[in-house]
Amino acid sequence: MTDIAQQQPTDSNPELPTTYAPAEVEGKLYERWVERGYFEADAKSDKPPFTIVIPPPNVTGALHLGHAFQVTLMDALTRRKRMQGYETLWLPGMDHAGIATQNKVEQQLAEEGKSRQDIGREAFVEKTWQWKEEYGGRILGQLRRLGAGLDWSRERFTMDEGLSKAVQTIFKKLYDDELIYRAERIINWCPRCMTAISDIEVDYQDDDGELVSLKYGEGDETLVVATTRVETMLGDTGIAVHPDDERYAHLIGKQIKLPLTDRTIPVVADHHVDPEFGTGAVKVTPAHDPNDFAIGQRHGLEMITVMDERAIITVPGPFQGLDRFEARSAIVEAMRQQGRVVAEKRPYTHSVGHCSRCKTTVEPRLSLQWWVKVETLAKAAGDAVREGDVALHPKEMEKRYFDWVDNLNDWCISRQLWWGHRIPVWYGPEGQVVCVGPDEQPPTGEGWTQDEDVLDTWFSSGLWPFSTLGWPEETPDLKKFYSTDVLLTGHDIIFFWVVRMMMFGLYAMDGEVPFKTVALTGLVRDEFGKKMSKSNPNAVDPIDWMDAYGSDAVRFTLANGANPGADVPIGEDWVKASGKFANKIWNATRFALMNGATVEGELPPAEQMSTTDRWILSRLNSVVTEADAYYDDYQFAKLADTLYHFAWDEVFDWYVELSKTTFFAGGEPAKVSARVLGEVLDKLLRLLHPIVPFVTETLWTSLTGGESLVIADWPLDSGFRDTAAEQEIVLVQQVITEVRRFRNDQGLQPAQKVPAELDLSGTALAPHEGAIRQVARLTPAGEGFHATASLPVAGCTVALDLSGTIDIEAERKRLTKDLGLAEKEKADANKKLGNEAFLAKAPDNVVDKIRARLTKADADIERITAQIAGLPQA
RNA sequence: GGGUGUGUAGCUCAGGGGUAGAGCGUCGCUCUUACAAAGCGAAUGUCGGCGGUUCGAAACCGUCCACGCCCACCA
Repeated sequence: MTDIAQQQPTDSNPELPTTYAPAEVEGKLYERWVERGYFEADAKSDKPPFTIVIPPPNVTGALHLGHAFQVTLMDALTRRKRMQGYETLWLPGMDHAGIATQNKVEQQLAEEGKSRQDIGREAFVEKTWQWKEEYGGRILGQLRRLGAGLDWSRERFTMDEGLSKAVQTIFKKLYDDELIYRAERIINWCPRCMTAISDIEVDYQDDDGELVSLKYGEGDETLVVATTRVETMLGDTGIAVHPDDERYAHLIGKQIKLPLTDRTIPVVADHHVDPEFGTGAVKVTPAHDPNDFAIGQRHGLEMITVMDERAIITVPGPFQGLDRFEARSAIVEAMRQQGRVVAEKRPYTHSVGHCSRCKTTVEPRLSLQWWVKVETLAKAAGDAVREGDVALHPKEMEKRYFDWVDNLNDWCISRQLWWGHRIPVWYGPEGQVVCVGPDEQPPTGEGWTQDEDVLDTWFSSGLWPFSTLGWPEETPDLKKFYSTDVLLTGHDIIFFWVVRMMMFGLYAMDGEVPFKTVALTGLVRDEFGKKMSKSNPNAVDPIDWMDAYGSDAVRFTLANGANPGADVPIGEDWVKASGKFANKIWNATRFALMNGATVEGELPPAEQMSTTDRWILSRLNSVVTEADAYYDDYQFAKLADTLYHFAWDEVFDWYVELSKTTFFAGGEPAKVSARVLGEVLDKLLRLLHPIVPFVTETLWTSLTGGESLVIADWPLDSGFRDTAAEQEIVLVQQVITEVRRFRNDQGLQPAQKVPAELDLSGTALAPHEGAIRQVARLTPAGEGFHATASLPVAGCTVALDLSGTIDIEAERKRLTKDLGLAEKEKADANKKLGNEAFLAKAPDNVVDKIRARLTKADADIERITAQIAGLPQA
């Protein structure tokens, strides 16, 4: 009784508090686990490895319920594997989250009225490290609070020394293999973040815009183009029409005057143009639109950049210095004065790209950037899944994965930011370009400078499964724990992260996959199915709920909602309910301990056990096997549901209630049952521990005196089954339920004891008479017993003496209703059995079932008729 | 536009060709030898609509409706 004994004693029990107080035990337990080194993996161990690397949370802020959700599931997986005897490594760490973190720090600076340029690169990076320390620390605290069994001795950060070396190593390798190159292309540019961003960092949303029709050209050679982005016309270098469009056939190849400028631009024919849309003529701005860029390349058009990095017009003239949106209206006005606006602006909803980090409208821009050539890498990433080296759960996600890897564009990896891994490339005074490996000295001398840019944050995240284990060094960790076993993450970052890890992992580790299984989770939603996000008012700090109801309650609720790949709804009431479950386990174990439940000694032979004992053991073993299958299949919702119902319904409600007479009578049978109850609780707590580690640890150490559940063995199905006992207990439950129902119908108080005569002859229930009487609150029929009601159920008859308290009319009404149902059932069964087509086609077991229904309906009709006849006249 | 998923009790969701399920909520009774932060009992449904297959459909097929997500395009 190590733990419970330290709790506050109460009046009702000198040793155990009557309610579970999670706050008092959780923190202490976690520190003890860490101090004892339970979570530290040993690379020299002979045990088979089981590895998960945590998806590194961004150091941008605090963890939310989505993190808590994934952490819970990963913790459950690793705790179980540890109990199963694996050398388990769950590796913690955090992501520097380049652009996201930089934005946070810039916001902080902005509040002081400063910009990053004001303080300079070095000071800014220093400040960002301070941010990382503060928020990173907060995240670590939250992980501990959740009970996450992480190996803190191996904590990593994407910008620590080792990982930076890994980044440099793979950059160099890719560069040497000509899989990294520098090229000028249209990229997505965020004018607020002042950096390039990759395609998937752009969020498209429908914005209200205005479509304006403008007349280009002079004299006979005019045509009308429609555009939502008037400001880009200063950079137009062509007009495209469909090759088969007869309206414009005469203009193809001609030069057209571009208004507001002194330039003329050619009309080109391109299949990209949809003749049905707008006027069928498109202005082409190759330097400011990806499609136009493609058209421009096909036709050798000039590329004229008209805006700077802040999206300010740079073309000399009246519009110079205007912001892109100011320029839009100014140019429309100028065009109107020239009579070139042929159709006024009309509202037009179209999807517009926004920076996923700051929501600013993205400005496509011609720019010199570094790229990863993905073709071969993506092919390998696709093949690994196709060939079954990596399994996606749920499997339906594979399609989405293939769609992506099979149609991947080259990846823009340079970012014009300060927070991140600086690109290891040096430029010489003669235009030399040198990629510097991790063990090489950068070139020195006059005129050599390093590339100013940093790498996309996902570049280092993509190395996470092996960089964290020491790569590029041949470390014992890498040998022992790579490939990792499971990657558990949200389906929303398949493209950002999973694909990149696949590409880099296969490339760097000679085709060895980074993980064998990808378990994809959904998003956390509130109790009304609304998405939970930091910006929504429904966002909840998981710590609040943990404080109120315990970490176990939050964890159980999250696991209970975890259907593979599906979103998880969660509400406070549900967490509260899970807290009640923890309290229930607490009290049931408390009761068990008060009645001598133990795990000492061998389990008595089955012959010495009561039917009830054999029944619960039989059920226990079935549940062990069932739970194992659910764990293996990432079916946490079903797992939690199964354990919840087995524990609450079968063990706590039925087994404990049915066994009370045995326990209170004492003697040898009580000892046997106490041992059985100890066995059941022991295994049940082990099964539950991965999901609710704290309450189970506390109770288990009290029950068994063992050191810790964390390092205890995983329970096995002993193979013991007793179907006869299971069937018998079902009958007992039926009898008790019927008596309870009847009592309730009669308005009897639950505590009211009723004299009754039980006729259990003809059934195997005789040994359960005491238990039935105990649970159904029936006293022996004494002197002057007079049966006023008779309940036939499960082949038995229970006669009760209610001495005038019976509500005859209510009972008659109920019986009549039951009779109607039975007759309907009989008619239905008869109809089926009289149907030759049915008999010919239905399988035997189905026919047998229906015959059984008919027999039962007949018996019910007879029984109920007799019951009605037996009712006293009102 | 192309994919894809969902629709079952008041809410959140399981299930699944052979008598409709759980948790929470609701209602009733109760501090009964572990638990009132509790217990016991009860009620609750055109299984989204329509058509088809079948002896039998909530389940399978088709179609429609509603909602969601992913991808692409949007001059």
